[in-house]
Amino acid sequence: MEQIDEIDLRLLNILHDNSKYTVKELAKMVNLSASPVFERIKRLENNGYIKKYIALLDPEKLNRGFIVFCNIKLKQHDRNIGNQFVSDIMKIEEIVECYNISGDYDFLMKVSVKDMKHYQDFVFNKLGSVESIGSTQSTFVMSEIKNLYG
Amino acid sequence: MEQIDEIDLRLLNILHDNSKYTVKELAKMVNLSASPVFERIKRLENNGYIKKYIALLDPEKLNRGFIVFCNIKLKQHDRNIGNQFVSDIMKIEEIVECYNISGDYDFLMKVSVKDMKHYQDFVFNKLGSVESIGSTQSTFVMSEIKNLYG
DNA sequence: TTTTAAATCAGAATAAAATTCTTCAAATAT
DNA sequence: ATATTTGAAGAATTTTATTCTGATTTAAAA
Repeated sequence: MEQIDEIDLRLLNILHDNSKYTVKELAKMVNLSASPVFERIKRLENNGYIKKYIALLDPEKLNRGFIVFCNIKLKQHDRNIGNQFVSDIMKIEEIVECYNISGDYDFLMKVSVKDMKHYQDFVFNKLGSVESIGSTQSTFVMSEIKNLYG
Repeated sequence: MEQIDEIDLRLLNILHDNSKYTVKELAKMVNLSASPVFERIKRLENNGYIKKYIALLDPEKLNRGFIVFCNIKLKQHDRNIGNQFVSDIMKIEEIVECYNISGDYDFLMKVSVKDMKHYQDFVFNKLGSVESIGSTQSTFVMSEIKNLYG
């Protein structure tokens, strides 16, 4: 198993928050020169510690500032229904996250829409056409307090 | 209000999924030369459509592969208690997201830990020392189906 | 329809960053 | 104590980002 030291961890934490630093800047932060920092990052990428680099967009600017957590119960609990559900929700762009969960419901989805009107449309027209869904329960986000990916 | 056209939107969607493309590569994808693509991206950054660039890490590799959604009720609903709660949870690293929500509970938190043992420790020692919390309810993630940020 | 002005683009030129390579020093094993 | 391995620094090179100039298109005005 590949090892990871204190400096690697510091680089990961820095890049997790801002991946636009140059290797020169990063080198200064961890008191090394550019080449070992470059090699460390490549190693962290190749060993899977860093999965990818992405741009974070502003949901408000893109008309997606209204967040709802939507709990889902399936009609039945067989494999076909489950697979069909997964296949269907993958195609719906308003659903930005989905988890198979313990408890009263089967799935928890994070839904990102423009406003309540858009959410209503989403529930009627998008979820409404997913046959496998038995029932839903919506929890509305009033404000975002903390988000390490936001 | 600044405008945004079809090409801008395509660039945003591409960068949201992978911010490591060179402007040359992006230019090819949207059928333009490098300079206008470069200028478009700078404009999107300056106008706030792109908030920041980050590296996505592998939770499993970093001992954070066990995800729990934790619902919270406050003891009382006054401003001081609320502010104290927010201030406390900001410092707890296992809490990666937190939302003020509608419904039976006041807050919904996404918690990222190594395993059930770690979660138990988190509930006892971390949440246990947050005075403002009245009650909690945990929903465990069995598998992640979809995550545009993962 | 013609003219003017404002945007937007392509392509070259430049600056900055990433990446590679060589050498050296420290740590570890023999 | 010596050989071997590992990791680092700094220079050299390659690639990319960034700037600049001139041409073309678009939209508005005449």
